[in-house]
Amino acid sequence: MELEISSFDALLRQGGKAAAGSHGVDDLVSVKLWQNPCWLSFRINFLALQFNEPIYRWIEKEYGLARPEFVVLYSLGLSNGLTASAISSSSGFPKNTMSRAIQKLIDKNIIRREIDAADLRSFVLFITDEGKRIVDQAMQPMVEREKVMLSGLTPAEKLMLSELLAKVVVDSPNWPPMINIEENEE
Amino acid sequence: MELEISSFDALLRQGGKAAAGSHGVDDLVSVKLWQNPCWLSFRINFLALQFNEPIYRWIEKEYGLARPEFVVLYSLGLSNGLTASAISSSSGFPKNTMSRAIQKLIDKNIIRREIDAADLRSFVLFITDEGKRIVDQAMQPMVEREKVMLSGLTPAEKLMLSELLAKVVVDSPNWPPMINIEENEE
DNA sequence: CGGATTTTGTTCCGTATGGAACTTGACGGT
DNA sequence: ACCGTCAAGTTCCATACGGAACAAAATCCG
Repeated sequence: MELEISSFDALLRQGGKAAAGSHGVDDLVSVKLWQNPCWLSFRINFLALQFNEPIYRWIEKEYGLARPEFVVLYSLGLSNGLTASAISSSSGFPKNTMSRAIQKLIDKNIIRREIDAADLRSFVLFITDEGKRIVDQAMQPMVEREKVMLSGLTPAEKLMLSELLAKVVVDSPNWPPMINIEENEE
Repeated sequence: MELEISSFDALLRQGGKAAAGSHGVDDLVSVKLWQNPCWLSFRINFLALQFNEPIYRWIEKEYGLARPEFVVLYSLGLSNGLTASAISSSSGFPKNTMSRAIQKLIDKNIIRREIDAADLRSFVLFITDEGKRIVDQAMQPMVEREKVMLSGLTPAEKLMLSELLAKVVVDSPNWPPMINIEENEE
């Protein structure tokens, strides 16, 4: 059943198994960790979930902001004066979703919108004081959550992980867009 | 404005910046990479998106399976004879979503359901030949996509990344569930 | 300059989603 | 053996989501 697999690929997905010992972790999670041809996507998605789920649940409860709304807010917190499409493309949310989120944030006086004199189609978005207050406050649990998630790593390992992930992200513009991996259909 | 930040935290989020040079990558992505207190979650989410979006779009188009459906199928491909709740908890999808996905897969003859004699509440799910065929086939683009995403890393770096991510996932049961980070409200 | 093309943001609309309530069966304690 | 609690799956329902079509403005180009 098991086809020929390059031994390095096998090694890759087993990475760190010996050291770990599947203690505590759910059965199926174990399988998806160690017997999974797509080790990268599972691990990435799993960790994203572990971060997002509690954080966005908390933000929703605490500030009444849904995820797309907070994404806008967070983006403006990092770089004020953005345009809707910039936020959309950097976050992966479609622009209509962003549009709605922005409307709601404006209604709530959390962000403000100004016409861009240079381009009458687009608006430039600014965070209000109230918005700034919220982001600053929400940042604490977020950073804390990351700290918890990384608590099993040594400082050197954290640094290494940070560098490796950054390297992959930076490389992303070079990836083919994967339109029709196999076009032998139709 | 910028509060005191431990220099190591700063170092962490800047990890690999020098080596990278923000070539090609979107402006806002750059900011979220290098000037972001939550470097982990951004990088993880970004990469998850880069994998999921094209892959699930392709799977939908090619097999008419929505993401939750494919998650069920994939899980059974890795470990046949699972229960709905096992899949639900390992994947993070709520159980009603899984329930619907399972129904559809049964209708399409992609999986099969048997009553668990030991526990009359739950069903045991099995993949059909048709289902097996689909997973095997869909695996190729998925693995290919991961390969592309990792193409910027050396073999040693890939191995290191695999190990580090695995280590974090394995540690996840030890994390506090984050119910009410600050309960000074109400 | 003027018409085709692209880009920005909004609106429309069908559908998937996930919270909550519910049903049924297992389990634990007295 | 019985009752309260818990776990597995399903159903209900309001809502958020995202694709597609759209209006308006910018850009491109002959």
